[in-house]
Amino acid sequence: MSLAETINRPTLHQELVDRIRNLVIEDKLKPGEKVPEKDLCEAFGVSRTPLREALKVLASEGFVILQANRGARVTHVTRQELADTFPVIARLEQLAGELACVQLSDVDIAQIEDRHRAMLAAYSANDRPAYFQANQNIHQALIQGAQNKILEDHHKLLAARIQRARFMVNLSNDRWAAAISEHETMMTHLRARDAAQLGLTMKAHIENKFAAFMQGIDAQSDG
Amino acid sequence: MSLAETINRPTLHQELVDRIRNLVIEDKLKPGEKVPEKDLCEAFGVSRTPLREALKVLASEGFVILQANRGARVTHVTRQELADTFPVIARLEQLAGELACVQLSDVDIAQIEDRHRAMLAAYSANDRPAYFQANQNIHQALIQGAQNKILEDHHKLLAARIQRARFMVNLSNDRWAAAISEHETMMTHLRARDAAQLGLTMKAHIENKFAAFMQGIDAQSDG
DNA sequence: AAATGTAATTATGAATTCATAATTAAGTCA
DNA sequence: TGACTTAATTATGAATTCATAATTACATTT
Repeated sequence: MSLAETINRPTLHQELVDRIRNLVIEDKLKPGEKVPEKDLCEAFGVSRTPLREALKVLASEGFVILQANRGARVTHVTRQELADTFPVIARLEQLAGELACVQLSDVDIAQIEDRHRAMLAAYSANDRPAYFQANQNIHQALIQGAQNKILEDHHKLLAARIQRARFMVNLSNDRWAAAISEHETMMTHLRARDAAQLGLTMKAHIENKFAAFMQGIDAQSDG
Repeated sequence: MSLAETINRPTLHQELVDRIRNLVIEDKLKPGEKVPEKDLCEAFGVSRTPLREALKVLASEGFVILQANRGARVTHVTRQELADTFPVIARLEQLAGELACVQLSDVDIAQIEDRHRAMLAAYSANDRPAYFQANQNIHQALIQGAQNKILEDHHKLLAARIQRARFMVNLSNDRWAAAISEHETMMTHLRARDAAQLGLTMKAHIENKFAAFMQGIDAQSDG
């Protein structure tokens, strides 16, 4: 352990990137919506310079789209984008699972067991918010457990983009039960440190989530 | 064919992002080097505003690192970053191979055959620049053939970062021969439209490239 | 001469200003 | 009334300006 953490006082634009990205993820800024610089400047109490810097970064991350002389718009989460994103996330999680099996300490795995139990408790209590949180904790722990910064960064970005669609569909009871079952299998492989199997299970888990997701969207547009 | 290309007058910052990124990839801007805004402004004949916007984007892409009040430095391509990046690229190419097998038309495949033959010719002629170009063309065609924008974007970014290390090592004759052989296998699977096998071969191809790469680095630091 | 403290210089973060492209509003004519 | 012009307004891209942090140059002390 080093003597001190490096001092990290974020600049305005860094802060703005995070804050505006959160507004998009939390659906406070709606897809397709124009994002007038003036309004955001007033909302955040900053000038246009750092705000525009932030918008450039958010555009490169895919949360807004910039049109020359016509400002920024929040991007839509299209069906196609979801269809493209899920397979990529699935492969990233597969890799993460394989690496985590090798990299995680027994203590780390025990902590994930705790989170897994918390997730089961949320399921039993039919507490969806708690379930989503616990579920996210577990996936995040496995991703971080892979100890691969590139993998983590790219996964984080894609996960944030997917997360924007969470308002579109709600988890069916069947899919919820299946997800719980898949997580049980994941834990079994993690305990056994079976890298290949954990990877395959995580990949399938995301692919199944995707299938349910698309069904949900279809059902929504039908109804 | 449409009557005209859409007018694409990129904003200064977009142009700058591409230009400066290329400077970094082409090693014109060296790792660790400070990038004084003033110098770049003069070099490109623009003011600091669009230049700084570009630096923010390049920082989010990992080509420079920004320290508050201390400007931008070109990032180093560390051993660890390479070790993290290759496995991710390998999985992305695996996915691309699987998708391309399904998505590509017979005509597309015939074009890739052409590029493959060009690559073989370059190998026979011992023409390394031509080989690298042909090789890159093939991989790019397969990635684009997957018709997955997310996959393509993320692959492009990672490939650019890897490319920065190409100056560090040179291809051994053994590895070159092996790479040619792996490409032959890839073409066999592509012709047969065997998605799973093409994916696995492409994944292994990148992993082997990585292993040779690391050996090359080791040899370099030994010598 | 080396180390420390201080002033001058430079570079950066952010606000402001300016020029121009888009958009909106108003006006004109059929 | 409704389509088409044209003027006014607004928003954006980029340059400039300003305040301050960081660096450098210099002086002082031992």
